[in-house]
Amino acid sequence: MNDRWESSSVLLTVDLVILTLREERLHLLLVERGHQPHQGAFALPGGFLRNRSEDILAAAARELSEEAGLDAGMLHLEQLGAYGEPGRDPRGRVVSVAHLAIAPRLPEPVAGTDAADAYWAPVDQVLDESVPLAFDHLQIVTDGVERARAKLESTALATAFCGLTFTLSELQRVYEAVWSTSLDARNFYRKVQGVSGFVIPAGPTRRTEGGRPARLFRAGPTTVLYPPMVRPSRTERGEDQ
Amino acid sequence: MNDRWESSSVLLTVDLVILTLREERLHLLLVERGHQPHQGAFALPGGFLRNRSEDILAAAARELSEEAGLDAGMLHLEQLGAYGEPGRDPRGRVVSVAHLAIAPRLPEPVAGTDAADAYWAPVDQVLDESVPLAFDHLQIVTDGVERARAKLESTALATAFCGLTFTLSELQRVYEAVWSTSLDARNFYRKVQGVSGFVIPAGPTRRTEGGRPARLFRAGPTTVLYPPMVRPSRTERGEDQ
DNA sequence: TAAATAGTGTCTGTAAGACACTATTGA
DNA sequence: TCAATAGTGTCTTACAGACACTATTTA
Repeated sequence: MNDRWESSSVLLTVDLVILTLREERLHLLLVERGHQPHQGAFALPGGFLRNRSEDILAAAARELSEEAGLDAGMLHLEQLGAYGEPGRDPRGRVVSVAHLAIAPRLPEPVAGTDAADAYWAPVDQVLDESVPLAFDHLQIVTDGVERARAKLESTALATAFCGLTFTLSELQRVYEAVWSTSLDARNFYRKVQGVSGFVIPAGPTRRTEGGRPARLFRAGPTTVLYPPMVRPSRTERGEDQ
Repeated sequence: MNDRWESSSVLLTVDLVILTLREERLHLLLVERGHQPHQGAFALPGGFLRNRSEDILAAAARELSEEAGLDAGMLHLEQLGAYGEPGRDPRGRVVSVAHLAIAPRLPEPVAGTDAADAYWAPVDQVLDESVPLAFDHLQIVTDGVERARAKLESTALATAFCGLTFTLSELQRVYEAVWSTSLDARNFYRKVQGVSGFVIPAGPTRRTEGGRPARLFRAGPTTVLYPPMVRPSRTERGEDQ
């Protein structure tokens, strides 16, 4: 019986897919690895559980703070899943619990602790493999981005990319960047307003930018959108296999 | 540095939420635990990783076969997520990767290996806690059922509950059981037919049952439904907080 | 004034839900 | 024949997408 105890023990890490918007494009925080294996390669921020009683989500929040200087608790953080293919890490049997974090525009590049360097990479360039990642992190990023895209449809997650107050065009640019589509501003406007509790006016205030000043809004109490904001691209009938 | 290696090592298990339909209601496979902890209590089938090189999904498939006598590979099996709260298992730091499995009607109760007994429990009675579960398995079941409900909307998963061929009323009863709602048969009929590639006629055959014989269908090539089959209950505007 | 962005209204097609009606079996 | 289940048609309402139009700012 004790064999089984020994044989089923694995090393546990947390990895983070931290998404934000920079210059209207979706970006992802990557670190340049300071140690072996994959030294010098880019990877997701993350690390081993600190001790045997550390909660997994808490460990993710800790790494978020250590490696990205971000205060969890203020931003969206959720589990993506476990990635534990036997060969994924040459150090042994390492199972990683990946998490998705969404942050509004950030102060700037953040120096990691045991990372050589950290920078914001455009998600496109990661997904098309022009920025190669260590381990199975490309798969994790793919899953994380898809999760974010899907959650934008049915939840108010998009407001997590914005500051405390925002204009509806800013919110629209969030949807456009994450989905990488373009939307009709007028239909978007009408639709967002039609979802009760999604956004609420934040004062009669306004803000200049070139044309007519836009009304400001802040996130409303609703977390589940009804009706949902559906992605386009579904236009063609979905077929496969 | 080696402290960290030691301190981040955990025991890994897989747990299974195995759903099927019995007497038009959604059922879940539970085992009566044969050992401590929680001896005698009901729990999800599952167990420790067999060895350090066993793949997690493969371990889930193995447990599916060992504890339920089901051949994975024939049925739907996907990861739900990792459950690893520090206090969840008195034996130490145990992290479980939960999986969802969907099976058509099964031969009958299945005797487990290291389980005292196994039986099909109505999901309602588990969710309302009239059948209490060991560990954090209620949470896992809740997540698994919600995942199944959501997947019925956007994928052809419902056909996995049916046999090779089925009538549209049978398919409707799947939706009604999993969603625990009732649907208008006529609208359901029209809608399913409108999703291209969801179901395809299986011969001009028919099958008796009391009234007019129904046409038989089998699962089509489509895995992603367009348009999706949306759940009712969303009728009221979704608010919270 | 023109250029630019914000915001409103209107039309059209598609799909959801309600429900009347016809069809085909067994008893 | 009646009861029961299968399958079709039709109406109303809601919403997505296209797009004309008005409003309010800076240059």
